[in-house]
Amino acid sequence: MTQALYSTTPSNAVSVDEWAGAARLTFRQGEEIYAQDEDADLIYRVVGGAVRTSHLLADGRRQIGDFYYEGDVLGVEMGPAHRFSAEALGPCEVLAIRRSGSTAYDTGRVDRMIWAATASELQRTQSHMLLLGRATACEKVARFLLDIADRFRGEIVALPMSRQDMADYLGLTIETISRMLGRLQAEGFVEFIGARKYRIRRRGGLTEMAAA
Amino acid sequence: MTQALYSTTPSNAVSVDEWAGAARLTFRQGEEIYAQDEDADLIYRVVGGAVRTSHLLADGRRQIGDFYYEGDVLGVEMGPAHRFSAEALGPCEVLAIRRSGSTAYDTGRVDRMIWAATASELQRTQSHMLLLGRATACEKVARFLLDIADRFRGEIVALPMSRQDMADYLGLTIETISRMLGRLQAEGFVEFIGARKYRIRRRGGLTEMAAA
DNA sequence: CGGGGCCTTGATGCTGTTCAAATAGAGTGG
DNA sequence: CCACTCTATTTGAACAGCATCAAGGCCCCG
Repeated sequence: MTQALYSTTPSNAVSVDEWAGAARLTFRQGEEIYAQDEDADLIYRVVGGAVRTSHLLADGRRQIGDFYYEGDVLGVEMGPAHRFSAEALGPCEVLAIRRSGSTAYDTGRVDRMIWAATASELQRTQSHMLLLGRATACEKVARFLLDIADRFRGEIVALPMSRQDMADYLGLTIETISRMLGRLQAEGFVEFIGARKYRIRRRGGLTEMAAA
Repeated sequence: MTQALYSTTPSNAVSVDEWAGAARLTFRQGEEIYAQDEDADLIYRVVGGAVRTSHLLADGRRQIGDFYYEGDVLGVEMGPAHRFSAEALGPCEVLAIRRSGSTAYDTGRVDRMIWAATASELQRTQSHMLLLGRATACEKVARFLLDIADRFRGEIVALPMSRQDMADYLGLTIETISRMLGRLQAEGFVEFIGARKYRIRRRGGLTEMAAA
């Protein structure tokens, strides 16, 4: 529902002026946009491709914070440093502006944008928390497929992230992800075209599985 | 660290004027302060006791969003309705003000407070997400004990919530909670005085277990 | 057409759950 | 203050779901 705010080809007419003087940056697959613990003086807006934010623990365990697509704003932090790092999921283009270095004229607008981004971030993080806390592997995967499909309007949905990314987002292993995808397909809820494209077959049933 | 902003006996001098005209409400153990899906036109500040927010799923599974203590603000929502309900953990007193019904004079201050509350909420939710996603039962419980202890300065820490509340906060069962508490005590990290009071014995070791 | 990463599939094991029962603790009335 | 009761917590044993370990297959791209 909330996700419907974003589409693959968003109308850039809304809230784009704040980004007028922004630097345009391009990244390749896997390249780091900002690092964990790095100073958070820039905020970013995805204009092409997709981005993941991730938090790495000392022993190598990784938690994906969220995935960001065209039109999404990321990198807004409360504290002075980024708690997550951000990497390009594929070839990717972003705009970057300074958080508090805007002109007097722009300050109000940028602040409003930061507020909106923070609010959206909180909502998404709360949903993610609910998913991680009390959902079975199958429910997690079902909800994930629905969420992605809701963002990318269209019959066929492309997954921009790897199985490992999905696993680290849902708190599972790649093997479990693979098995659950297989099961959902076997039961006729979704149909995969290769490993990275799928089509939803029975949305009702899938929603029921997701049960959140 | 962030938790240190709040203490059991906070200086009410800071940011208390926004609450000057607030209604003072009292609740008993288990009483509902606001309901899931209820209109979110009020925001609350705990002045005594403790509060939990929880989200209930259709099949009865429950996820605790967070625990709020003296000085904490809760009930701030982005959308029109509360996504979680709030209940008193014990005898409890809160202040309530209208989100956007303040006088022109107060509007700025209330807005700033809402912003601060949202920011703090996001940070805590992100931490909670990390805990739920990739931590073992033992790590979850260890971190929980440390977090609570950091809020309630003092040798002996009292747990205002039940084992079920802890379980629903950490995404575990009460049996697992009980076993992990037992293990941590057996290994000398903490010492329990009854079921609801404890003392940290080896903070270093506990922090190491928490590993986040 | 071949190489190499990504993904799937299978067998086995461990962590945390479930079910069941005992024990401790808090509140109540005598 | 004590006995009683009701609930919360602990403990034990069996089970299940997901992880781990180990191959094998697919697909993308040179």
